[in-house]
Amino acid sequence: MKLKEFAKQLGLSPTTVSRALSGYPEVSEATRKRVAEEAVRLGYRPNINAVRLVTGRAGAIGMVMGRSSEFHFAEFMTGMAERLGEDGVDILVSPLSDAGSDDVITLCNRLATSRRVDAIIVSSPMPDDERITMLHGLEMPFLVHGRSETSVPYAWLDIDNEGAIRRATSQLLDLGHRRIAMINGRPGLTFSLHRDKGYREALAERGIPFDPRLVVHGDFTDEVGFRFARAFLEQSPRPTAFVAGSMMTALGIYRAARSLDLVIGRDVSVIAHDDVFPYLTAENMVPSLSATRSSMRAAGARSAELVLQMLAGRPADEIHELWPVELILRESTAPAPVEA
Amino acid sequence: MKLKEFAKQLGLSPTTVSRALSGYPEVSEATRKRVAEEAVRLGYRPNINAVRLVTGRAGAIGMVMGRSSEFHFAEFMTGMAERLGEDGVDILVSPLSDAGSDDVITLCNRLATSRRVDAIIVSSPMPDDERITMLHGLEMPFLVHGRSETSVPYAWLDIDNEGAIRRATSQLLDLGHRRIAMINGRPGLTFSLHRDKGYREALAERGIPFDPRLVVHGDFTDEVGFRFARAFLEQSPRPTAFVAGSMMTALGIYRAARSLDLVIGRDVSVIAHDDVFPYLTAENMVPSLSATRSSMRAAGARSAELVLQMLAGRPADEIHELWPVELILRESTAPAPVEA
DNA sequence: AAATTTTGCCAAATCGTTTTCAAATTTCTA
DNA sequence: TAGAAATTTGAAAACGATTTGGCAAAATTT
Repeated sequence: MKLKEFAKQLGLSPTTVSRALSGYPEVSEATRKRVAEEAVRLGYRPNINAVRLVTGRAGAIGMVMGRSSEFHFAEFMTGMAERLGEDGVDILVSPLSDAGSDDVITLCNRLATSRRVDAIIVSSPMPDDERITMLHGLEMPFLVHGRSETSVPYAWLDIDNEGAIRRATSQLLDLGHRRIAMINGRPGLTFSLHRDKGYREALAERGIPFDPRLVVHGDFTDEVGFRFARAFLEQSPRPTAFVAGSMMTALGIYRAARSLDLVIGRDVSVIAHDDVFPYLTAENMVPSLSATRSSMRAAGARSAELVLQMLAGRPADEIHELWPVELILRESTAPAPVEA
Repeated sequence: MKLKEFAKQLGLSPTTVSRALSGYPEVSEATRKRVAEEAVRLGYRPNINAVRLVTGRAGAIGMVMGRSSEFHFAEFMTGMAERLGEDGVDILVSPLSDAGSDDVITLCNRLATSRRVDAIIVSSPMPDDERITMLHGLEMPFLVHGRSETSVPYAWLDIDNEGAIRRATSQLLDLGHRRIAMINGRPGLTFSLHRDKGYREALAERGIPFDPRLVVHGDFTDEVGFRFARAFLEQSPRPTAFVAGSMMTALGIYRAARSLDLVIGRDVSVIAHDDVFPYLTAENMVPSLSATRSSMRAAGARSAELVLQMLAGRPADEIHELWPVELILRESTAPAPVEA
């Protein structure tokens, strides 16, 4: 069913039908209603590719899914969908396969220049992220989930990683912990750096010297959590507390502690960052896990909203949202054990 | 840069350029090479929306991401990308938001009728899945990841859930376990039913009566695993072994056992199904987790390949792949403890 | 009642390709 | 060397919508 045919059945011109459907003001309310009803009844829907060609809009927002972020990815995407679904905007995913020879930059560039998307969401940026300068140069609207330090202006939404980890670390210091290990995210990423910073600030506030050997970096996997935690806990003196970059990391730490017959919440305290997954909750862990908490899904929904605003003309350089992060204390944090 | 302009610069007609780029045979090798080189040099790339309009192809494969499957979703999608990336085919994700009022069927229908995708991958089907009859009726090519019992012919790729769980259960029976609990996936889904069946078959093979109270269903979350396992383990006599539907479920079971001071691999045996995630591996758990194992990512890659074949004309009803599942025994399985 | 504005509708141009059909050129055969 | 066959090329017609500019008719103002 094409527009022409549909219009003829209604006894109207294609113009009027198109306008009625797209909500232009030049058409009477009565006609609009009739057109809308008949469209449903006769099953007419505009050919999306024709619409895209003529309007130049792709009706989709793109993301490059890097390796090692897939885990958070689905959750963020679900959030996006909550907002985009209403407007019929698609999510186009360009996942980085480790089979192919492409890197994130190439993939991102291809996505941006392919006219398949109206905007791109950049995730897990680095301080000097090439994607940002590139997309800026291409004049492709984009929003960064996270932050960067590139000189070009750009829209971003980020959580206060620095503040979150500062508070988490302070909390542990308040409880008397002095050797606090941090198992942070991948090195070089902005959020990892911010977390490093928050950690150091908390120490500095009390004049406690910073020991770089206590801070390590790696993927957010249980394996990384386990290996590092295990190595830490076998040292003497061992750390009495951990700051963990993710729920998976925390799982690994729990595991490591257990494997050495140490009790979380007594021998070792843990605070992890929780992105709020429906299938793995900090509260349910045993003992329940203290966490800095910020919903990945909410961030996805808001990011989508902001992108739509940009597409509607809002200037990118006025879009900067820094979300506060909750700190929720549970059983995994306890006063530092008295020195043996 | 448009085709017309680009062609003029080359001193050729748009026709010839289009043909050269699309690999039609009517154009000389010399011309083709020159066109290809100049296209790169001058940065010409066909407007994808125009191409789509005129060819009627969307250049994308769609998926509806349901709730509670997001966890496996990213992994499957990464697999798809490994295959689709080569051909420049997009992945369009239509995630089900629990904010909106739409259900999976509606979303799937909208995706199918929107002309935004050339084919759809249906995941987590039920025996009488409406999506299948609907897509069949719409003549939209689709591949089911899993199986159904609808009467219409359809392409599918599935793993041998029944056989996997039969073997896992048999293995536990061989070790002397007699009260084996199964924490299966969501009720009503085909794969859950197949697993139920495998479980019952293993019992039947040895003439052991089936106790329906030992089989429960729920989402693949640590919480569900924990709650059910905890309830089971508080019974008397308690089960000595568990068959778990997912890695998350297994985490919950481990947690429940620990909370009751029971030791996995001694007091309680566990075999879980492992979809092979990079961030949570059965081998790394403590004790290491015995598992039936099948790569979600490989399934994604193969599914993409099969969909491309369908799009190239291969009939759907000859595409049926049943993948065998490995059973890997690790520390979490041990002989049944002697009765107290 | 005439002049003006508003409303509701339409014809035709446009978006940037692919593809059909026919013509032009080159190569081969007798 | 002429004519047929094979190879290249090009002009123009789709593809299916949106949107510009314009024209009646209706509503409002003078």
